[in-house]
Amino acid sequence: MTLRLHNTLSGKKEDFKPIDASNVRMYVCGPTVYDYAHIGNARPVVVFDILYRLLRHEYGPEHVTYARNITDIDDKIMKAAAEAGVEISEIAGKYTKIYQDDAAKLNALPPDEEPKATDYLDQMKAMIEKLIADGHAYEAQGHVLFHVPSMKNYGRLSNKNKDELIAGARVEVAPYKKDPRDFVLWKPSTADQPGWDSPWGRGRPGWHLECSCMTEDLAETIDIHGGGLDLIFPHHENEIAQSECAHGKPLANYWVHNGYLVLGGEKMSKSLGNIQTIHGLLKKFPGEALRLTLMSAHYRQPLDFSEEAVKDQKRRLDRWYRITEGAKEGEIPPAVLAALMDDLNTPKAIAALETEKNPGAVLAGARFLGLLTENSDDWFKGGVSDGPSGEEIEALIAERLEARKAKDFARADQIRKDLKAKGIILEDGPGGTIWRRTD
RNA sequence: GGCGCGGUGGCGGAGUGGCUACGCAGAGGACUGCAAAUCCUUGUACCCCGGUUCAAAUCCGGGCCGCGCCUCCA
Repeated sequence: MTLRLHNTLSGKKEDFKPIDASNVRMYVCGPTVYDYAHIGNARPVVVFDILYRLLRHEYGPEHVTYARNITDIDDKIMKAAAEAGVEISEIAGKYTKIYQDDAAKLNALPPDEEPKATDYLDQMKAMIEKLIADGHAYEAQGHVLFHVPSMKNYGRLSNKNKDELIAGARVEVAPYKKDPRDFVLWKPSTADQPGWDSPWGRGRPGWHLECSCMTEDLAETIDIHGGGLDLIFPHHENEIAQSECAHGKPLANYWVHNGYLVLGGEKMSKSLGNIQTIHGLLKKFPGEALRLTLMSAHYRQPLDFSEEAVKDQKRRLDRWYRITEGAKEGEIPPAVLAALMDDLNTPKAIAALETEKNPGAVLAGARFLGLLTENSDDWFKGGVSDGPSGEEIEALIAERLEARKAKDFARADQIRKDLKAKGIILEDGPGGTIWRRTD
């Protein structure tokens, strides 16, 4: 079976052919660490984790390298640091840790590499020098700018031509730009701003440059470059410009972009203010329920997010945990793999799991998707919020059992009702009464 | 204005020419002291108008509507 992936470059689904099957390389744009990430930011974490798992399955875990960067120098981080009166490294360190912890709770495997932009200043400066030497960049008023007209193919990822870009420009064009589309590779820092010495004065790198340099560690041409739809332009377009002009070869063969997470039809974004953080949601829902919710729509489609949707997926997981209780992990259902191999069709994979009758196969398929990783007792009795302890609950169950034996059903039902109000469900079965938490 | 997505049953959400997607919710039934859980049965659909075809949710043309990008963004 061949993996099929939708490639933004061609706009089509294509057969995936790695450059070197013994070393498949994928790079995904990670977070700028200046604040809590929102649940929309978690979508690529889960989507590319699925792709990573699939590649490891197909090519062998030791033959896949997955890098996801951390942007730890940026004006937003500088702003947050200035407001808090601390160094940018403190802000970046704090939110990097939170991001990694949250990703782990979503059962995303850690990437093989998590390069930080600030570790790449030498490579960035070297790339700028190369671009200047080759006539692709120029220095102006302490800035170094990439000269877009120096690249004949510019705009082919986002399908934008020169006139459209200029006509649509919604920001004021800096007077030192030779062309309105030119973008910053290096910008000057004032004395009180973080900066690094360079041939163009003390300053800091432009946003796009870091990814062009961090991908160099994988290869000049990598297999897959991923990220959110909103990175296609300008970020990925400009990464392509920098890398391809510096190396004279394609940056990536397959460009994979996930669609937006939306709330009531509108994109979730910090600028719209309609965000819910991953961190906050993890206090209300298990990570697996959030993960499954993020997998419930195809990755290129808009995903309509709501807490109700998460609750639905939580109930689905409850059901799966019941079905697979005590089951031995078997073979991954072929229909699950087939769905994923066809451009990561996770909703179809979930449906395949629903129709699978063999509990061991369900368990294997779900675990392949990063689900059902707990034992079912922990899942049902763990919960995410506070409530009565297990001992208290067991004591009440014992009391209720006595009441039931005495046919005092009013008392028995009252105990069950009280526990339900505290988020505990009691179920009477042939083997006695079992309990679980609803969250 | 340019470019790009999308409109599927009450809801979520797959499906790219003929075959029940799937799940939730609803209805009926089994089980149960009552519940819960589970099992069985079951109804409801392809935005509009043309066209191609033996056959269209699916392909083509034209509308309408929603969303996104056009230098902060996952």
